[in-house]
Amino acid sequence: MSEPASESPRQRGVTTSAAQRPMRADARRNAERLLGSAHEAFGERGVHTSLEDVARRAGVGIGTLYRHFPTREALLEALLGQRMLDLGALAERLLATEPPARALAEWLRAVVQHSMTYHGVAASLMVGMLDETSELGVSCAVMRRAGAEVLAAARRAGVVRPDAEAVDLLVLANGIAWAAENSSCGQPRIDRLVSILLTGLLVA
Amino acid sequence: MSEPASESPRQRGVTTSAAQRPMRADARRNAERLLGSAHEAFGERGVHTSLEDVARRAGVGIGTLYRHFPTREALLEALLGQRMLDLGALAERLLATEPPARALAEWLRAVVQHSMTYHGVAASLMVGMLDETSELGVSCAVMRRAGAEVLAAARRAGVVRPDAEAVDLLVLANGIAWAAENSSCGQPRIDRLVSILLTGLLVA
DNA sequence: ACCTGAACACCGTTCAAGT
DNA sequence: ACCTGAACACCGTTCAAGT
Repeated sequence: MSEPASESPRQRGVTTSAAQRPMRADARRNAERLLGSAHEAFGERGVHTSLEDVARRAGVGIGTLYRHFPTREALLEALLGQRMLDLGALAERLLATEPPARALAEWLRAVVQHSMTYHGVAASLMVGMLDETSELGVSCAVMRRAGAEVLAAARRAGVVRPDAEAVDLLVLANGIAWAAENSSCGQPRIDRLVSILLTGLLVA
Repeated sequence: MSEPASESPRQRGVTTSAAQRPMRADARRNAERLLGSAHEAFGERGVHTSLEDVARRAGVGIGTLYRHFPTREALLEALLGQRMLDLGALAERLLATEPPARALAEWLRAVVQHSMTYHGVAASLMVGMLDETSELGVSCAVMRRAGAEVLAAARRAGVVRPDAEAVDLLVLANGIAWAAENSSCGQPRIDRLVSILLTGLLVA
């Protein structure tokens, strides 16, 4: 029961890297329309919706979709990349303004919300967190690094159990988000699960 | 990276309920061979392996598989039902012999292991835990009841945070099992995740 | 250089014909 | 009563032909 993601995707845009020659205007427009359609379709029907559906919404042939995004994960990466950078920036901001325990709590909540962006996305993110060589693994590196910093600050302050690793945080946050995706798991339960997780991480 | 489940399935067997007339001998044999093949195939290739593969291993036509098990979940239910009853019995035994906090810890560990029986099964169990009307929901009722008893004992002893619900335990255990299914999540990490979960549940 | 969509492959599911 | 497997449907993916 995911809510359709209603806000604009805030995608990184389809840029022309300096190393290669500029993209043809129609090609760039197609790529951008595909990202918009994918955001819409994933929001309404989850990340496993038919790619044919995404291409149709964008008004392009299925081959064009494959040309720009050779896999479903590549499409996801383009959609989630900027959000993950945002989560990295959020970590910096929290560490600068909040006590470490509170920064950890707030950041974890944001990670759980992020993993609920589209129905079904938690599974892809889980793979990305655990396997650095996976397609989303590259973008997830930002999250792993941010998690490590948040955790390190908490450890320096002595407020977190010393054996916890950054990946543990991300794995548990994704597990909660994934549970929330599955049917009748309402916001109160999500909040309680995050609270249990935090209690388990923080030392009294 | 699931290990093929090597032990025998300990399935409930294909019984003839008293209400209906006896199953024809060949039909019963086919159902039993299908369960064996499914256990083998799910163990080797995960619960999303082709059902055609399962039928082929059993030496029957695909239609026979569908006749006995109209859905993949029905097949799973037949394979997991007895194990879930076992987990209910384990809860009783632990409550009779261990202090409540230890019973909770041991039972949760067993639940995590159970949700790792086949690669991909944690997702089906998660749905079953959260949605009582789902196909696995019926079998999962045993788990919900057992979890509630273990939790109630811990609450009476005042060793657990009072807002935790039985489904929370099961959801978090499934989340950990699901994380473990996904690539490089080794046993040390699983143990640590369960430990974090337990620390979060138990009050000092 | 890029786009298109027909063609192929694969798998889930049903059902008419057979025993 | 049960079994079989051909047939249909659906979707992912590729690639030859077109602009």
